[in-house]
Amino acid sequence: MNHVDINRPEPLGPEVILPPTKRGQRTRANLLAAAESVFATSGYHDASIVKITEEAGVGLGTFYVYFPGKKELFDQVVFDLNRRVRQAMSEASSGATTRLEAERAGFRAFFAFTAAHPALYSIVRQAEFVSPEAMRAHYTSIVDGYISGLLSAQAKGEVRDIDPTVASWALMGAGELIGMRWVQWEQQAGGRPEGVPDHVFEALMSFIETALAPSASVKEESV
Amino acid sequence: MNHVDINRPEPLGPEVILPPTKRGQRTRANLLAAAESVFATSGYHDASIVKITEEAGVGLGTFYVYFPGKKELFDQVVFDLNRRVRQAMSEASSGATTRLEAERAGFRAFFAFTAAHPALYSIVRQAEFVSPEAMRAHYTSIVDGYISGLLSAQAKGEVRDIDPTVASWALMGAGELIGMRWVQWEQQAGGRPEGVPDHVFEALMSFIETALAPSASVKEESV
Amino acid sequence: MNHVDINRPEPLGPEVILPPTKRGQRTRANLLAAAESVFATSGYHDASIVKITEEAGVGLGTFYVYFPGKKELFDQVVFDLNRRVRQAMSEASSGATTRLEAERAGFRAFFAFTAAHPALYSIVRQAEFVSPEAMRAHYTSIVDGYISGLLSAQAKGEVRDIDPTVASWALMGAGELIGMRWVQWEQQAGGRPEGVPDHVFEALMSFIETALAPSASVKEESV
Amino acid sequence: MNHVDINRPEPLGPEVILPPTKRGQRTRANLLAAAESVFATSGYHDASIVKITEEAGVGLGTFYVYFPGKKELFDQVVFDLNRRVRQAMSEASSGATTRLEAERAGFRAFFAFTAAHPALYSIVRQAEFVSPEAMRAHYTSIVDGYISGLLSAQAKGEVRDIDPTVASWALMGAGELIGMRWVQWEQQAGGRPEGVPDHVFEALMSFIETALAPSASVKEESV
DNA sequence: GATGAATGAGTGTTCATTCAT
DNA sequence: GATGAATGAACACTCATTCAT
Repeated sequence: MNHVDINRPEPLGPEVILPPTKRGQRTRANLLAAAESVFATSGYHDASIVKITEEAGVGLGTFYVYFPGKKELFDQVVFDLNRRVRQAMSEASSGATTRLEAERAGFRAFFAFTAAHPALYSIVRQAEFVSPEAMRAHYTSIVDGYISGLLSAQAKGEVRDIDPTVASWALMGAGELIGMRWVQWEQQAGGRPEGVPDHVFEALMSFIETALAPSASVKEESV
Repeated sequence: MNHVDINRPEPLGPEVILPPTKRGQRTRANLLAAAESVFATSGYHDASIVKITEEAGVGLGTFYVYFPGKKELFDQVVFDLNRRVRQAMSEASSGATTRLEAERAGFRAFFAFTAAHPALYSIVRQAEFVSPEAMRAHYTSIVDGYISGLLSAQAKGEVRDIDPTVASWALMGAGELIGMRWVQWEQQAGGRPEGVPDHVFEALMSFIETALAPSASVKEESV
Repeated sequence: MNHVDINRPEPLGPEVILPPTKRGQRTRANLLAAAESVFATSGYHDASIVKITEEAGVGLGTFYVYFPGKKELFDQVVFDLNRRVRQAMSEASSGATTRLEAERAGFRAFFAFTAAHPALYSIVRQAEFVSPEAMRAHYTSIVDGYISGLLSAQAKGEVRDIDPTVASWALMGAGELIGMRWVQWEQQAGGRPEGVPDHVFEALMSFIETALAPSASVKEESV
Repeated sequence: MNHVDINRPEPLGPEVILPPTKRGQRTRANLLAAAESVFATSGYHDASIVKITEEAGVGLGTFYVYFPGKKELFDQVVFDLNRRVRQAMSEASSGATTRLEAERAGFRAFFAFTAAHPALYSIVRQAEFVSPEAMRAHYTSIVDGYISGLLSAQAKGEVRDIDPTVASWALMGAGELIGMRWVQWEQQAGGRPEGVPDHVFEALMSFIETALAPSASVKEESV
């Protein structure tokens, strides 16, 4: 997760034509923010356009000035969340000086984002039937970041010889379920809006570090 | 995943009153099978009761003879899938003689089940908004199996000292996303109904094994 | 209401073929009693055949052995109630020695029946759209009793010269709404299962007696 | 019935938020008119929203723009009819110069309204199970008018000493059943849309007048 | 005589979307 | 640019009735 590389062609996102006027841009942004919130709390199917426009403080008809329909809005929300989570992770790890530090920073950022945007995974998981393309694009784009990170780390001998694609999906899965269990569920239970508890974070880091670290013998040999 | 322990109280499932007559039991089973299939292909919201009863070959009204409503049907389907996947994993790993063998057998069974029942995760992931209880019960019951497996393995010194709960959620997540990526997506792409490709399976096993294995020094010490 | 005359051709009721066996007759009676109760508490439309058969302690299918359908059952219930209320009123007033006594006894019996069978008017009033024939037959048969009573009382000079038909409908209406207000509503409010309170009864009797009594001058003239 | 007093707080009716636009108000009014007609001819349960919207000439969904549901529509219809019948009676009797004249005018207006709005009582009588509150509010509000009329008439010595509440319910009942018998039933038989025939009206008036008039002795005393 | 599994027509209600203003 | 009245397809669910046992 430290390995996210933002300097690559964006995964295809919805084509967006931004409204020409300032007022229009504000309206569009309000709608998107409202949508994220409503999708997150109600789910795609119970998120009616009326709810969203009410939350956004605009008229019902206004919605269709800015979005062709509900699904396109959904795709846009997923796409935006995806861009932002990748950016958060990338920024967090860019300041790191060691590989380990970068890894920790990336995961921390991921959990923090999950905490701040409960929408992320509740929305993405629903996407299976709403917009499979959006769902795949989301997972693929993040995993791609891991992969390229692992590849370059392997080139430097900092990560052992393991299929980087498989390892990346495994990392993604571990992060997702840990986030679901300790961020989402705890939040819904009424509580702490910060990321995962420290001992969980440390255990996960230990799990990952051990799984990826060059073996002692190899290390010794490479010395 | 090898550690699934079926000899524990079932997580609470929907109370089921089986129909008294053979005919009734057949009808109920048909409805459940149809529901699994329709939920898996259409998703909860697009799975109309009409679709399900048509697929089951019964009249619309018949559905309500056996289930109080759509949500209860969903819960039952999730519960059944959960029971079956845990049983499959448990059975597979019970024949193993070494810990490693058991682990491999458990994961193989999991991917095989995923391949045979694409319903499993497409259904469970939707459950977030349809039936959060069912979703949590599903994940929790499987993770509980892992945890108790890890605990007993740690007692024998076969697994290193790592928080078994965190490790279990990480394993669960890795398995789920690998299954999604290489079983579900590949299947939807038109293809192979078997589990994950061999090289993926081996890479994943290597990932897990390394993450859990007792460290060399500890091993030496324990000698 | 004292004037009910039971010795006249019954208003047409549903043709009834009683079941040949004792057991069958008991089942049929159970169904009728259950129907009266369920119709009274739930109303015609919410009174499902299932509810009725359950209350009667018989199987669903059994219902259709004894009745062609729900509407016919309803008609039978109305018809039975009608026969019984007329009988109760007739019996009560038959023991009276003066006209006034008979009138009081008849009304008392009517209110007592209403109290014991809340079904009567809640059912009859619904009949407007369920079975207009049954509704009309009910009102007409009771009013006919009044009319003939008034006619013979007029012949004896005990009741003044007023159109007996109009007067009968007016009496019927007064009795019905008083019963609704002081028997039904009070019962639903949680309370007293006896008939109307004494002061209400006396006020009503005074109202009726004054309306019907021969005028003083006429009386004097006739002396 | 002459005593209806419209200058009193309305019985609580459904809160109504009138549509802001002219078009909306027209649509709402169309729906109410259609509902009155369909409820009157089909009864509450057979009056489907589709029937009503078709009669109103609007789309099905439009109904739910103006009413939360079928029951609320029903309540509104009952409330409107109630308001209108009380107003009609009140207006009719307000022009009268003597008590008797007022009484006759009030009843005439009542029967005329019944003739013009067959909906009134067929609808109200069903309300027993559909909306007991609405039913009670209807009867109570009319009876309250009678009561206060009787009270002031008694104060002037124009009506004898009889419990005004009981007398009012008796009057209400007499009027209702006479209206049912001679307006509704005759209409359904195919006929005359005017109120009750003259001889019936006169007989009823005589009935009521005699029941309420101060006794001769009292009169003499008061001279 | 008695049963209850099976049925499908019919209902109230929701909501994404359109379009005239 | 912004609005909200109007729409109808679609859906979950009910229940009187049938009929094989």
